[in-house]
Amino acid sequence: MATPVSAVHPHSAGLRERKKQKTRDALVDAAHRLFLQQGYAKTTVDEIAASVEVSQRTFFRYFANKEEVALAVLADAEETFLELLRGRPAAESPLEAMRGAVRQVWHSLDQGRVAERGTVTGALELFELIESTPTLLAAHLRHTLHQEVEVARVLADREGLDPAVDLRPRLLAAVFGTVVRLSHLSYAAAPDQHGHCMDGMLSLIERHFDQLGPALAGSWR
Amino acid sequence: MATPVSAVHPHSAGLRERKKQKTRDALVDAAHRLFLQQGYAKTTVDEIAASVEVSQRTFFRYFANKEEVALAVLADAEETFLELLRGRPAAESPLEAMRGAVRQVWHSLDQGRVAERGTVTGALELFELIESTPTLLAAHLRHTLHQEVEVARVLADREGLDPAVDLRPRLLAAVFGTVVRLSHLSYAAAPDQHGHCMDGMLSLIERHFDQLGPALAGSWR
DNA sequence: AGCCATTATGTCAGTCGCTGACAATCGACA
DNA sequence: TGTCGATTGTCAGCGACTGACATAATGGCT
Repeated sequence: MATPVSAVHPHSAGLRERKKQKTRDALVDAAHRLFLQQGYAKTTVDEIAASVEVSQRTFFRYFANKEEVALAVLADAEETFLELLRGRPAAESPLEAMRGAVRQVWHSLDQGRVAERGTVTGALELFELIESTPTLLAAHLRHTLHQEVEVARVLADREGLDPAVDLRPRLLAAVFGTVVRLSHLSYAAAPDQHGHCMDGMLSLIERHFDQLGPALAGSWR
Repeated sequence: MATPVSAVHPHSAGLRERKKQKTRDALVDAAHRLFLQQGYAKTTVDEIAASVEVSQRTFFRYFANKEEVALAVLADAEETFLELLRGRPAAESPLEAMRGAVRQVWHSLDQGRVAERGTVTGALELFELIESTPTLLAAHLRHTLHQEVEVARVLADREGLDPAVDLRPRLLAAVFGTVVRLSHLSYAAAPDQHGHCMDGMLSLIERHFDQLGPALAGSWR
């Protein structure tokens, strides 16, 4: 989870912690590799655990279920997004702040930050895996929903609103999530047409946002 | 699935079909009852099958998994919604058509139509069950997503657009789905304040729609 | 260095969701 | 009534996941 505060001691918070982080990372890597190689369903948890030389029971002490290990990188990215959003200047409008935070997430992903395992191409492979795996898609949508709730909370805080009363934060968070999701889909459908890099994705998101107004307009002709 | 064409023969399409429909309905009813009574997780498929005096194997011939039997009623309602949407006058704008179709769904639900097992109070109980059950919520969100794709297709047809090129149908369908979902949540959070009937739900949806413009506006102050 | 409390890991047994294969049974239709 | 195809039950088995208990590794303390 994006490395806590820690790093105050010379051996970066004890051997124990480092070791745990290492096996956790190894599990995520192995799982990712196996899933992409032979598919999600055909990969057993035993297989993942064995390839890291750990018992199945240990696997389930790190991850609540098979889906979680697949979506772990995304969870980190989402966490990062929330922190970046909280850090945006208060003068920005909610929408500006979110656009800005998205740009920042992709930039840090591009520089190999975000739990060091995340890369732009890696993220795209993962999206593809998720979209083609019903169980993963379902789990991912549930996480997305949770993320929307968190985003709405941040937005409400920024504007000094009560999210239980005012629906706008929740509504904007949901709309924003949808736009980003559709952008990912469009990109994945034809990566070649968008330059294979972060900028392609970002300009795609911008274009989708520009369609939001027209889409809600009365008539489309 | 909302009774096919059928009903051409005196004994409504053969004894065989009727019997199948009967056990299917019985399974859905039993499952629904058990889920609400003792929770989704604590109810085994064996239990459901046994209470209808059918083997577990037969259960899985009717439903692909445990989630499906819980969401079956919703699937029917969604199917109905699509049909109603297709039937809306072509003169209506996309948004008007969708609002109209939603009203119609709740009306037919209120009159005990929609696969005869759906009632308004029953639907609300189901929503509550879904929201409080992670696996069910995930499966439901996946179905919702699929429904959005279908809705977008219908909207594109109505306007003579190509959904692969023009993003507006998909975008509007998603936004609409979000609004309806948030309305259900608001309603479920405080059913007493909304009159316990279909009209309460409908006016709530209208109010949420009215917030959409302001939510997307630049500033919220 | 040696000991102890804590914590991570392994093993084992068991439940539950779900599937393929085969045999038995039931409804449709000549 | 007898045949054909569809529906069902039985059985065996896989894989995800969990609780309980034993074992080892680690970090702090003297």
